[in-house]
Amino acid sequence: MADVAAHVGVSKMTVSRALNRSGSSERITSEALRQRILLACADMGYVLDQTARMFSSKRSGFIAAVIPSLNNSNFSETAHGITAAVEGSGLQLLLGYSDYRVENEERLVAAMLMRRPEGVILTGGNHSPGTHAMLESAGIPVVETWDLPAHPIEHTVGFSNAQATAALVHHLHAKGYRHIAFIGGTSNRDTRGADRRRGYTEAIKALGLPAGRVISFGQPPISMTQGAQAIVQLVHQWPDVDAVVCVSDLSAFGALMECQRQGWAVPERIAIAGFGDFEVSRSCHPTITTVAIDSTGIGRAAGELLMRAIDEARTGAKLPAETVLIPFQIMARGST
Amino acid sequence: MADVAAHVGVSKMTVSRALNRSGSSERITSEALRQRILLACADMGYVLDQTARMFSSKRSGFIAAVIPSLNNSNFSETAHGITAAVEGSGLQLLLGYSDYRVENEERLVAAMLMRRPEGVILTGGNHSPGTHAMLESAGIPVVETWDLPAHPIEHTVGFSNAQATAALVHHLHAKGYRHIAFIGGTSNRDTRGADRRRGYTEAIKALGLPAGRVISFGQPPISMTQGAQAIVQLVHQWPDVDAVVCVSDLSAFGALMECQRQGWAVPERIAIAGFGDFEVSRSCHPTITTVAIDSTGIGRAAGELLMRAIDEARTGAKLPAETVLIPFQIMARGST
DNA sequence: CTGTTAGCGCTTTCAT
DNA sequence: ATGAAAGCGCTAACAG
Repeated sequence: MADVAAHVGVSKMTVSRALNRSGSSERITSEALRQRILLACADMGYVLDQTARMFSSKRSGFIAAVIPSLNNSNFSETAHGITAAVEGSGLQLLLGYSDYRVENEERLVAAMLMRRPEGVILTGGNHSPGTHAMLESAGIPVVETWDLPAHPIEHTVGFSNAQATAALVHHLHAKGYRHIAFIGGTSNRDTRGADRRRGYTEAIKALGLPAGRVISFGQPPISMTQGAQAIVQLVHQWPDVDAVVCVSDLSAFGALMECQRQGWAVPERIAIAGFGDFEVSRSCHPTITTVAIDSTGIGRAAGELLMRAIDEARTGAKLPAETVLIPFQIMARGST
Repeated sequence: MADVAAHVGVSKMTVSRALNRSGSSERITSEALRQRILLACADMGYVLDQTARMFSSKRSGFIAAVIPSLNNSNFSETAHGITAAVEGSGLQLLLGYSDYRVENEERLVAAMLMRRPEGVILTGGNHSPGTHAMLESAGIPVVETWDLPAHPIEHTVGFSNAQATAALVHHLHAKGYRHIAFIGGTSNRDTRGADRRRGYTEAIKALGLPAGRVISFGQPPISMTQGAQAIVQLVHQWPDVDAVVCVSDLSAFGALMECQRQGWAVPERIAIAGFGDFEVSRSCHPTITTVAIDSTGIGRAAGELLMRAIDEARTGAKLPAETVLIPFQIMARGST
């Protein structure tokens, strides 16, 4: 920075200010000078050292987010949304993936907290006591997403997975289906998956339909292949089944393709519904009925909320806990 | 730290060393003293400030990686591979996505370089002059992936997209197909896509097959929907086409599903091949012939190579430029 | 609007 | 094995 300053013929401080024009309180006389400085930086290949900057200013410029998985999921869209929201604010996203395990989440949070993030975004409302404790003592804003926890840590951006799945069951019921099954994962690793199963079970009971038709297959996230295996098991175990709700579009798609291989007409022999509105559900044949969630919107809302909370924290205030409800929508398609 | 030192009756330096026992070169006289120091830290609620530590030691503990996209791509698997490779080394991955644009990549690299990463992993071999300049002056190890650039910046972990696509064309030729088309994106934004098209074109020429059957459709990455639209256009424009190579499995799948809607038998009326071996290609019906790449392996290899380079750099040495060749494999399946 | 002066909390380096 | 001194590169605070 001193070299650049000398090269332009100003002080280090002026360069520093030119590089931090974002804070409207600070300004350089002429935009022309700023441009000269920026040009000199580019010419000399100089880039601001955030490490020193963060050390000096006591602000890391980081936000941390933990998502279950990067692959084949809506969570990468949520990550995109967060990135889009914080874009231009000077905040950088530190992303971690927990592989659907709270233990991993705790490890990740511990590692990320060492980087002194200014805020944290978590997926779901189920976290280890250790995670709770660390977040508590970190004293930074926290947003939980993709869920509506009964006892949120602080802020929430999400929807009720149980309610959304129940709505899907009601849709199937309205279409005339009466023997409705559910395909999901075995463990309670994936709490959103467990919530969806609960929503299914409660709706079945409320409608007075025959219960118990639940296939639990493999560790979440359930793959297409596992969906295919599950539906075979399902049809053999309960031959009267006429519709199935899958925990996600991935398993729904796998099930659909398996039905085609088996020669089971969809939706005539069996109707299939998914969750998440993945592109594959819109593109396949027949198209798959599913629950559409604005995944990117969750990220955007979480990012914006977190930024407001961080801004408040900077002024010494504290943003009261907020809950942003994300709407879901039943996409009725060819598979039902 | 000074307070703790005073409390224990030693110097700051001794406390610092006690807290950094990891480096075997430094040791405290007695383990007893170390324990007293650790106890004092706990008593006084003192925790090491990683921010200052990072700043002082000139080691950020970061590596930066830029991938084109997080969604529906193999690149998220590569990111996983990188994470797995650096796990436990104390290195954190800073991930950015360029959305397949070199301008975005340049912006990202600039932003990430501010965090003083100890190494950088890039996707592809095509970067803006600005990116080259910044990386050059940063003086940190660089690994390019998913490609074999003619003039790599430094290290490379990848394969030839052109060669892999050519192999796919030869596979189709061996199967008896003679009117082979290509579906890809319009722009040259996605250089891997352009390489695949080039591999197709060269193979067609080498085999003496009728050329010109290329549909360019939309901005990369081409979606399932665009694949569906493209194949309709293709069949109308060149009714004699009997096989098509798609730039990725996404468009191949979209094309396959559209064929089912149109009543065009696959592979009898038209054969379809993709690229990337996405899960959908293994699960759909018929299954899709494709090129399998060990996406996670690319990330793992890139991460390991980068770590070796970083270790070398720390000792003042410089790892000679390496190229790791990642094999590809033609997965012959039902769609051809 | 711009410059000067002090550090931020730690580690490096060099003594001892 | 331990300590003292000297910064790392930047920004806060204040002065001009």
